[in-house]
Amino acid sequence: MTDKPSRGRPRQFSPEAALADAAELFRRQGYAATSLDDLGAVTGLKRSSLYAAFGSKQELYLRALDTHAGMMRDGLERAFRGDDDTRQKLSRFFEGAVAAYFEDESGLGCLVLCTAPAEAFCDAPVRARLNAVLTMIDETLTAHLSAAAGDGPVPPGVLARMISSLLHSLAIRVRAGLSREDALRHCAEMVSALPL
Amino acid sequence: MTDKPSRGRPRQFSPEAALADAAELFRRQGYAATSLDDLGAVTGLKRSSLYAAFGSKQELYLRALDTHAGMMRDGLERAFRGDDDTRQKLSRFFEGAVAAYFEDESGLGCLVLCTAPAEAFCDAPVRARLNAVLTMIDETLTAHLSAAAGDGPVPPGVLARMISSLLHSLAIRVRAGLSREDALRHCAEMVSALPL
DNA sequence: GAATTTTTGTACGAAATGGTCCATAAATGA
DNA sequence: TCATTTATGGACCATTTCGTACAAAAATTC
Repeated sequence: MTDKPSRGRPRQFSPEAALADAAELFRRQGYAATSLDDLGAVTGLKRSSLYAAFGSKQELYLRALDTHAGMMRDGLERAFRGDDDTRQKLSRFFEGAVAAYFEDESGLGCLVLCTAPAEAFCDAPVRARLNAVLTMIDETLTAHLSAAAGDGPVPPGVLARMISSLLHSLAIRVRAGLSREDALRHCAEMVSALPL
Repeated sequence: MTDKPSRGRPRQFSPEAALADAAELFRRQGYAATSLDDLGAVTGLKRSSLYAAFGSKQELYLRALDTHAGMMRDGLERAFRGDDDTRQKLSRFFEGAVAAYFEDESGLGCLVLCTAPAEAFCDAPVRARLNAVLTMIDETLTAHLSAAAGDGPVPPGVLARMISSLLHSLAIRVRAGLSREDALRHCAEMVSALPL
């Protein structure tokens, strides 16, 4: 992946850092409302560098989505590591989500869940990414719930989709202005009400 | 509300129809990606008429959100009319949602839930509308669940937020490409798994 | 029928859009 | 040191953006 072009002037900026900055701006403004000038300003890069590193505004956004998908997967795995109660794992998971959604003191929500849907209908690659993230969450949750036994009344797959639905909703609720405290309380109530 | 200016040339188009057309386009493309030219093309109106009838692109979008909010409220009330089982009412409600999300043969999802979040962070009026819709759904559901007795283990308010979360998620899932059949099956499974 | 009031269509304008090109600068390997 | 290779910065371009201004048209009331 990481090319090693031993010849020529090396790149003077970190593509990862630039991608992170761009992703943050996309998360705030959405895809369509973010211009290349905005992206240049926030990354400190001229359009030419930005364009050379990533192919286009759309490709940059797609890479931001992919990066975020990886972070979400990591967060899921981290929450489910350990050998405690399933409800405890879920509490950790949602607390981590709240923390991620509240970077920067104000409720931002999720790049994927809050900005990709707007573009998804007319933009097939975005739709594919969105779908990939949704199924990734569903399947990861299903795997963990199946592993942790399950004498509950609800099949793991169904339960998994219910839990991920709570996550989707949380992202939107935070985006709508729900405070961090209310979000944490809401998550606690949801976790305790879940028919595990 | 409906002014009756008895003098002067009467308006030659239906603002309601134009608003509906505009809302449909906003639902497909999102707010930022939709231009005034697009709106003019889909409504058949010149920019001038459009601008005179509604104040600006933003105001038009806000009115579309408000109209949609009313439709959602109506759908909720319609599903809960009748004296059958709560689970039956919820089935009706979600079936109505699926029908609304699948106008035009392809999964469109919800104007409010799928396009407003993208703008909500940087656009306070949009955020306020989004928040109003979310609390309207929560509170309407809470009222109906409280009325229909409740010897279940979960308080009505908590249950209501869980159910509305399923709706939020459904909108996103449809937008991501979930088929109508899978959406209906998913909803049925969610309704039957709910800890009523 | 005439005056009035409002809509309508077109044209206009300044700004911003995504994307490209090219001369310059810079760092490498030989 | 020198040639090569690449990144960089800025200019550039055609298109599109949202919003406005204005003359012509149309329908109402008196």
